[in-house]
Amino acid sequence: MDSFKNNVKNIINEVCPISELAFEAIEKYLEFESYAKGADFISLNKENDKEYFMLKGICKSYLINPEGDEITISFYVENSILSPHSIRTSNMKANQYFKALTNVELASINASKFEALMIENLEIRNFGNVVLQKELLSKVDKEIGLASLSAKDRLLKFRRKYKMLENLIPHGAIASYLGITNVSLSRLRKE
Amino acid sequence: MDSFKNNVKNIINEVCPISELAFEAIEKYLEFESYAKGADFISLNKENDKEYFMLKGICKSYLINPEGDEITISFYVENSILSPHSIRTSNMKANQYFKALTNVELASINASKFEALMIENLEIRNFGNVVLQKELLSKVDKEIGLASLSAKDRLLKFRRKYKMLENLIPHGAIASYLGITNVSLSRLRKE
DNA sequence: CCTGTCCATTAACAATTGATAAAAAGCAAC
DNA sequence: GTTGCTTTTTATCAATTGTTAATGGACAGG
Repeated sequence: MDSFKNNVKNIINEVCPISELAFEAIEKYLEFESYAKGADFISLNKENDKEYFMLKGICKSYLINPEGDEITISFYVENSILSPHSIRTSNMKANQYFKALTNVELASINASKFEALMIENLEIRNFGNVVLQKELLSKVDKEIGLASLSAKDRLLKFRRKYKMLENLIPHGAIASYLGITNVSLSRLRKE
Repeated sequence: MDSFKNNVKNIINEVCPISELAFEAIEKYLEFESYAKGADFISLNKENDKEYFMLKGICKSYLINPEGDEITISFYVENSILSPHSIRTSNMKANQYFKALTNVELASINASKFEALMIENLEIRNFGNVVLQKELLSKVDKEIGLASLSAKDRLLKFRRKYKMLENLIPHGAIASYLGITNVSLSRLRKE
């Protein structure tokens, strides 16, 4: 069996264990993809019909504000699941960008196919809903941080959530995630 | 027919039109609820198994930060749909509070029942997914604002999104939504 | 009417964060 | 290594936002 599929199984079971049978229903539709550092593998207003598992590397989701700056929404690291298709897609088009911050390896599955599997299989439906909830909770958690913590406390929180990430990716991406300038980030780091 | 059910039909069709037949499947499970100003009708870590339509009044979703302050996550106004059950519930328990900021009237439907309707009926499934996406887009939009706009611009954005709300609810709830103190909000308002 | 409470405003000062520019450090291509 | 390019740090000053405390208004209950 392709070893990346085994990787996907581990990722799924880490989030919400499913039976071997349920996994087999998913497995046969999995495909492998890889992108070079710097590539936007999902782009705003472009069609995209996949769910993704992060096998290797780091990526960010982001949007561009009126001033033209890339504002990081979230980071995704090795052995995790990308934001579900349903919430990053409106009218068949992506509502945000996803950029590879290092070389990345992904497993993908057609989103319509996965939706069908969710409908016909209770375990897969539960798994999908857990992913959705985790993504949402993470958003609410970040929102609360942005609304009620100082920049320094947000940085500390970022370090707890994404251990090791601070030295692997451009600080500009972290600064916009924290809602500060990269100069301010550098100042906070010195402490 | 109970007139509040007609209200619900209008709210649904405003978001994502469905057929008369699909609405009838929902209609028979609708119930009416009302709460007095100040009531928490959903509480953190308490069980809740309903989807809600806002018929009358204003409410906020919020969390309490370590300092004990209520941090507003979002506002919900008349003729809109509350954040879907699946994203405000983890392990059967609510992951945030919802408080009535005025007297409110709601229509509710059992969430498991609604999930079943989503599975068996394509129109209802589409409707449910549109609600989910709208909620998410609204969150991303707010996140971008918190991360990249000044407090003044966030206030302007709030005014555009929630016309008229500024004079109807306590400013403390608005300030924490904007991520500033109520003193700062008062200062910005003077301009 | 008076009282107490809650909420919004104002003021003065402190702390945080931003803007700009210059210097230093990394890093890839040659 | 050297050259360019980008990223990070540092410094200075300005602007924004927070903190604390005092003031005044709105309003319900007596």
